[in-house]
Amino acid sequence: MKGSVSETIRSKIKAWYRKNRRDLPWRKTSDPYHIWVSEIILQQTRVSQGISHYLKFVSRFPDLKTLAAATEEDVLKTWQGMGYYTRARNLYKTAVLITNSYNGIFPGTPEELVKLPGIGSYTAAAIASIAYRYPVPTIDANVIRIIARLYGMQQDIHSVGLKKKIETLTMELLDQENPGEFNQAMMDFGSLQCTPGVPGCSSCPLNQYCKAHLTGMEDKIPMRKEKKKLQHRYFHYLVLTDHGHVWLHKRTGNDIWHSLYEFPLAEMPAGKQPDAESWYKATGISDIQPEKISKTYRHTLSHQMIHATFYQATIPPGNKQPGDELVRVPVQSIGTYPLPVLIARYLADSGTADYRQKG
DNA sequence: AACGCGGGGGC
DNA sequence: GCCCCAGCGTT
Repeated sequence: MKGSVSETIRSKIKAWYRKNRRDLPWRKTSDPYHIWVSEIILQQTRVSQGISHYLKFVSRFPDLKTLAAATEEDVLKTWQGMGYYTRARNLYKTAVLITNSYNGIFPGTPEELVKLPGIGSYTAAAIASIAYRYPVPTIDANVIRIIARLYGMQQDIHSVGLKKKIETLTMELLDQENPGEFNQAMMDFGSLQCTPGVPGCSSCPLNQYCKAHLTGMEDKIPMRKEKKKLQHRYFHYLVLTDHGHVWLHKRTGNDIWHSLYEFPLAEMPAGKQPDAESWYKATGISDIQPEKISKTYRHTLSHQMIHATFYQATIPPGNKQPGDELVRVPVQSIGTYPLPVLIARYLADSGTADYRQKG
């Protein structure tokens, strides 16, 4: 609409973007594969953190075909250090699915895209608008922050009501000529100008339209519920070696680090030490006597803190081998398995530089 | 609607 | 320390 507030805000954001646009690797292309990979990486991940991972990922898997022909292990290994590993497993799943059932072509509408594993409403809108110029607004943390501040919305950031209002307003605000470019303008504006915490209101081209700023509420919007405080967990790892080999265990289930590898684990309550019975449960071997105990490593996740201690041991003479759930790997090959950062950190400290993650 | 899922960087 | 990030899937 000409002359409307939306029209004014849109043109000011576009002008701001022409001056302040970030030069990012995935902005050199409109290839759906590259847009998709970048959007998955950027889910809950800052651009500054995502860039190097993106370059590494597309260098290892330059196109959909290469990714689909890899193994899940390869993909997880390349993903190592990024967290939220379900993203990597879904990325692989979707690559195989598109190759086998979509003739190797990404769908071009949000309705179709959102059916794919790991693609929700935000990512579907991002791919459709950026790769296919489909007119749909992306609604991410940046956009929510901008709109909630502009209109002084005081609902919780995750409430359905807020989301609905923002959908309506961003549809109206969207630039129909080049929706993908405008969506990216909004996101740059959110992360560089309308920042969390203390935003740059004094230099903001929208400050005279922004209800949050005009009422001194910019540091209180958007609102979000208090987080639960984090849980503490105590992991005791058995580094069981013999003849240059060590045993690893692949994590499964509804827990952290799904599909990543670690040492046989005894998780104990606070203050309790593992005994021979604990190690038996973890390995199927009785009479294990650790010879050396590491310092305790603390590793913080968003929602829990891991306290990890590593116990070095060898298999007692004449004892049987561990059960099938453990894999026996040459010590120098540990680095080829996808590992939680905590484990990689211990390995680096324990003296073999090869264990260190490579950027 | 609520929860679980990583890791890093800014303050 | 605490906060939050180009969210998604499950329950």
